[in-house]
Amino acid sequence: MAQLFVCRGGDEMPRWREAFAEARLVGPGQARAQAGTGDRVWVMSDLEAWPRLVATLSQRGAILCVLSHAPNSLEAFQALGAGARGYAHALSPPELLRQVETVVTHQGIWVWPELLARVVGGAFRTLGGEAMLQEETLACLTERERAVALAVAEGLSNKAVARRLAITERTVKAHLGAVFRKLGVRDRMQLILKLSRQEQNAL
Amino acid sequence: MAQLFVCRGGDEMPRWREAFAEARLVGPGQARAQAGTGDRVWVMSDLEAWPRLVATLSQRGAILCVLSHAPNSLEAFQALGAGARGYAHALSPPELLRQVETVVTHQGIWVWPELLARVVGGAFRTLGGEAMLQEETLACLTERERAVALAVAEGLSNKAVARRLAITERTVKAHLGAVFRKLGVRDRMQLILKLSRQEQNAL
DNA sequence: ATCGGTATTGGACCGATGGACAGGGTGACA
DNA sequence: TGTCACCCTGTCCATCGGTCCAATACCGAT
Repeated sequence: MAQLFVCRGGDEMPRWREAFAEARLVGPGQARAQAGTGDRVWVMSDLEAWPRLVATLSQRGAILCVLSHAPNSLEAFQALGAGARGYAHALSPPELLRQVETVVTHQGIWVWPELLARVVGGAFRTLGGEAMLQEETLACLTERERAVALAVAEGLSNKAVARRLAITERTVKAHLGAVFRKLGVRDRMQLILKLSRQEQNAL
Repeated sequence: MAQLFVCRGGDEMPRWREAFAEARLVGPGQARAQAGTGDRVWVMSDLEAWPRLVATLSQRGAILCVLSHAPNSLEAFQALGAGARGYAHALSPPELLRQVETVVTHQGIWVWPELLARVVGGAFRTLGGEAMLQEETLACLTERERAVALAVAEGLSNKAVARRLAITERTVKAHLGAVFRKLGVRDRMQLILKLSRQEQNAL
């Protein structure tokens, strides 16, 4: 689980040393040669072809963070799109770098706070139109049917659904029958699969 | 620094208790009254007007995570747009919930991995985490038990599984019983949920 | 006022499911 | 040789799940 800072040879980076005593400063070539699964790799965005390097190491299982001297939303998207999990200012204080590391090693995403709002907003615009499949499938259900379907999708039994909705188990069966008919599924198992794999199908 | 789970009154959520012993289950009204700066608040997306609640508490300084039983991109960005820092499946295992908490308390963003993959364009991989999760659940099964479990995860009935594996339905039941016991699930529905989540993560 | 959709509940039926018994057969290992 | 884990099978039984037959009530539309 090495800690690598990828930058041009001439850079001196005391903050990184201060943040991670065991870190090593390497060039792009060394990074390609050394980085492997689980390694934390910090890449400067002023390197030539940094997105390519990020993508390569990311697919190899390394955890990538991109550091920029002039953070902007376009670059942030490039970084995340290439597989980076973090995007921060290159001059971030050591405490912040350690915080970023904590986040990314726990499967989180860390984005330069000033950019976060714009990043989220931009992604929302790009995805807003295409991710409505679930909307479609649940829209044809009545309020009660939808409630029953979602409860069943949690793995609850008919009896448990009845308790939650304060109705009879018999009524649950009635609604569930309507759900099966409308969604074209045979039983609750296929319903669970349908609802829990919406995103997969939407691809 | 309270830990609040906002859900409907009737919900029983042993996973949350398991993840955070000190957590409290509250209704939307209590959440509005109690949540303050630094509190971790987990909001179910099947509550009415959850985005409004998230926005309110987020602006008040609370750390918001949205949990959904049927995660999708649109809802994810609604959550992030409203100020949530985390978006995960409501049935996420306790370890995952704790991981999410670690990330969000360090100013990170945690998004349901397969949604994240769509956001950043597919280059994203969760090699470490997903591989370990797969290990945990399927490694403890024997070859035959795994085959039965995966067939059931497709929605096949015991009889269909028996035909596919060229064994008796009774044998399928026997293996399935062992699978339930080893994975700690009550019935095939919960097994489907457990396994279908992993298949999605394996994307 | 009648018609259609929705929500609710009842009874009955039957297949599917899961657990609790109880075995037999195999190969690995001490 | 005995033990152990795995794989396969059987019977019995309580429960669950899904569909058939109904019925009552509310509400909006025609």
